Amino acid sequence: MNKAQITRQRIIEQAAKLFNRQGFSGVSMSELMIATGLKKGGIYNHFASKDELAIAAFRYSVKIASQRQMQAIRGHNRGDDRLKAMVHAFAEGFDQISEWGGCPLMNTTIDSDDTHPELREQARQAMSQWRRTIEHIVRRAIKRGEMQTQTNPERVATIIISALEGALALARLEGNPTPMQHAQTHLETYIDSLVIDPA
Amino acid sequence: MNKAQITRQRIIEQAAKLFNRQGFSGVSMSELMIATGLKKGGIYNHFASKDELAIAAFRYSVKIASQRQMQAIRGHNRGDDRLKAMVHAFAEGFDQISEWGGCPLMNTTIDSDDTHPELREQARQAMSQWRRTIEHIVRRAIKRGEMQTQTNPERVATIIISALEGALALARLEGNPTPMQHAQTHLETYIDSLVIDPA
DNA sequence: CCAAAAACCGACCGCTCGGTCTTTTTTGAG
DNA sequence: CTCAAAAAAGACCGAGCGGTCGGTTTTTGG
Repeated sequence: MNKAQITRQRIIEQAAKLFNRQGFSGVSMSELMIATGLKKGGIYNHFASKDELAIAAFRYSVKIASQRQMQAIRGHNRGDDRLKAMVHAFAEGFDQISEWGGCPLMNTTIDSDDTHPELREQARQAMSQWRRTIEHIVRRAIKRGEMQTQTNPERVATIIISALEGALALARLEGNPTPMQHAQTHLETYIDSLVIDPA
Repeated sequence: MNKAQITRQRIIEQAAKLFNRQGFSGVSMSELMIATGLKKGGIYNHFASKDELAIAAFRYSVKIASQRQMQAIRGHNRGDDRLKAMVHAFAEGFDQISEWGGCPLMNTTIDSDDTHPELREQARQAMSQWRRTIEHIVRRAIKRGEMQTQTNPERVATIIISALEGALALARLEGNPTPMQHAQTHLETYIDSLVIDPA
């Protein structure tokens, strides 16, 4: 990794935090200059525009979050265990996510909705990826006879993502992790209800 | 209602839409001028600052949403019916909410989180109000013997709000109401699970 | 070691921002 | 109809915006 790549990475990391916290239009180049310790020319040497930087920063955020999720799933074999591990990891990470300024996916979804088509498209793709991961776990579990055949993978993905993201927003607003815990417990019960009893 | 009040109301209504769609820092005074058909002096004659206008606009949005909810509940007596009616109204209103730019509560929660303490506090209060409405319905249902005594009102409120808000965000991002329908069905099942069987 | 290339600086650009203030127009009670 | 008060207009302000660019420093590979 040469100097340029290191610097570029530093810019992205700092920018990711700022954009996640304050939204695209809520971050100014001067704030980015302070956060990165670079002057304007230094930043624009690596990125053609504020938009380009914001997109790179979002992609980075998603990559980090995605890796977290994948690591949580690893080591679990049964579909229900994987889903629970995913839910657990999300709920467990509340403090870190909160410090980061919330879930980048949700924040960018809301922030870019009617203002920044390019960023919105990135959010759409990232959300779709998460959804597909869950759907894949469910479909595999059905094939393996772990879950009921009438289980709807898309619905399961929707329920899990919605509850987690909604609860995170609530928890952050109230400054209190309880909503996250409630969502976790609820989702665990829900996931259990999809499992075929060995009895 | 004299001229001033009518004008003030028009400003609030137009501003509410803009702020909801684009967030506080995403809306400029010039956009507000175009939307309201007034010049700067006209707007500042009614509001001391952009902040003050944003808060008035948010309050208005919440009032509208709240009235919608209350109207949906009216006419239902049993706690579970009231909760279902609330969920139904939210899911049913997807098109209108979407046209409006999403749920003001969620949007403001995310938008103001690390940037606008005053707006954030307004969101906190509005969310607390919604939560208390649900909790009250649940507590009343428990007292009346409609719901199981071990039902946790706060948890029920969290689950319902989280799922609805999360699903709305998903549905809007994907441009597709299906997530809302999934959430509705799921919540109806969940609410049913709280009810004491007459059997 | 050294020159070319890359990284970085910082003054500068046109423009828009939120906000102020004086002037003009509209309103509505007497 | 009068006229003072309220509402709206619009010129104006300093600050900060995102972005550019020529010059300087640092890094890099032969």
